[in-house]
Amino acid sequence: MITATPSLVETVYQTLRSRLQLSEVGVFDRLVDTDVAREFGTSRMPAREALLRLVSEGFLEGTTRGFVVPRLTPEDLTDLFELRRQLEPRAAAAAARDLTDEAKATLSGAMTVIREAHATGDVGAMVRANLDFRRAWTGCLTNRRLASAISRYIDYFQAIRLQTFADLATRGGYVAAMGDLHDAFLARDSLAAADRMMLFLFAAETAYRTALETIEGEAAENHKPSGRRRSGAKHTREQ
Amino acid sequence: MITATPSLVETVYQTLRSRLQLSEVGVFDRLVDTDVAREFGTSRMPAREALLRLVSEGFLEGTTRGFVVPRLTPEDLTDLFELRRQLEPRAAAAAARDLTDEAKATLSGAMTVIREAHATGDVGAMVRANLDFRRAWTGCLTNRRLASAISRYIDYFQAIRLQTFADLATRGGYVAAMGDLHDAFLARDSLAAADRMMLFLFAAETAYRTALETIEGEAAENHKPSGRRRSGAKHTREQ
DNA sequence: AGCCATATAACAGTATACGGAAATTAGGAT
DNA sequence: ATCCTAATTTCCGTATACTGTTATATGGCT
Repeated sequence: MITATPSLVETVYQTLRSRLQLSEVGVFDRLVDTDVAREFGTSRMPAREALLRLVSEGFLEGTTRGFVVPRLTPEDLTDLFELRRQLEPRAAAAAARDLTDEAKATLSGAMTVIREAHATGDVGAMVRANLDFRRAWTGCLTNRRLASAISRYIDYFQAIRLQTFADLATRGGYVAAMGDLHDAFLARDSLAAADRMMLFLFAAETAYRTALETIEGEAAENHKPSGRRRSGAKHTREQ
Repeated sequence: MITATPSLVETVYQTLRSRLQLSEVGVFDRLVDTDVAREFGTSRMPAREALLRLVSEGFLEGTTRGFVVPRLTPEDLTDLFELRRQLEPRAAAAAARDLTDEAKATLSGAMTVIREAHATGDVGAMVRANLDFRRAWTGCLTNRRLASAISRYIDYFQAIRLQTFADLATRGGYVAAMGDLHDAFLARDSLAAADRMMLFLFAAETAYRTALETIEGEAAENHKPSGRRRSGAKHTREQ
């Protein structure tokens, strides 16, 4: 309803953005503007502009050899979680206060999927349900800038999210903390929501920190075969 | 030291960004890519990409007839100040703790200029000194993401900043609150810095709110002459 | 004189083309 | 075999050209 014809840049941007959100682009993938352009059937410019926009928002990093997902350092984790602790507890409180019935249903649905996915080990479903969960409660925020800021800071972690769910014990703690948060939301208890969001964030930080160490360990191993990477295997799709 | 040759996009972007920060672009100016390109002696693409980047960061708004500075609604003010209250007090506390002697000197220098500018009514100098002040303390933050988030949220107000300084009484309160903040910084008193930053923010919010009403009032008057605007008078400079 | 239809111009979006820098690969010398 | 240098590829940055849409201006009608 905003525009009848969204521009090509917008289309490409949104698609890439959602791929990043769904962890479909790993830290070893290279996004090259010509490849993206070919995939979407456009010229280089729209693809390039979409990529540059993602760069300016911090979701990608421009290199001399294509665009890549930035690798988070431990310091990045510290900084980002300081920001999240600053924003999300209060936001959760506001969301709990203004939660709609529709959002409640979505939250519960997502929570069910998360529990199932935890049991079956379906990390892909887990990532998607996590996104639904987040969208449901941030959607109830009246402060849209706050909502988008929160979403942005969370999305910086999407590249390593899959690894976060690798360890079963860590994942269990994660799911439990989210269950507590879910209960607070359903009860529309602002104080509990704020508190449990804070707890959730501390749990998430340690989970990400261990995931980061795991990844760096793997990277040190993989570093043997002259650092070559399978480039764009995911993006160049022969239609 | 980062790159020997910053790209044209980068140059254009930085220049436009600092113009916006210095309130050199008003809400009635139109930025057109061809004009910008001509001014910087480049083709349309670098100018366009710089403008688009400013759009994606929220500093500009793309219309069918050039790029303009977005007009803030009262709701925008509410949202933005909610975010600022969330971030800046704690950031001020951290900055007070980690303040360098160099930053102290800059802060005091800026404060002196602000007081002088307040006395003489030189709003231009006031805007510049305000920027120096902000840069000094945010520069001491170890969390760079926090620093840039704060700067971004502040910069959304630059378009109406000049008007904020129009009313003498309001300006006096503003300068006084900033003086208190300055003292807390110099004493490296984190708690006082946090408290005074919060007070400063509430003072700033009311100042901006009155400024906004003033502008809207003027706009309602100006709306008579068929809405035509002097376009790009500031940007098309015959070299 | 004021209003509506048509023509014109301004401007964003997109496509294509070229140049240059960095990384990779190939080749030759030690 | 290993290192260094040269050729090549890859891919970004920039320039130019074209198209479609929207605002503005022009002219006729009431």
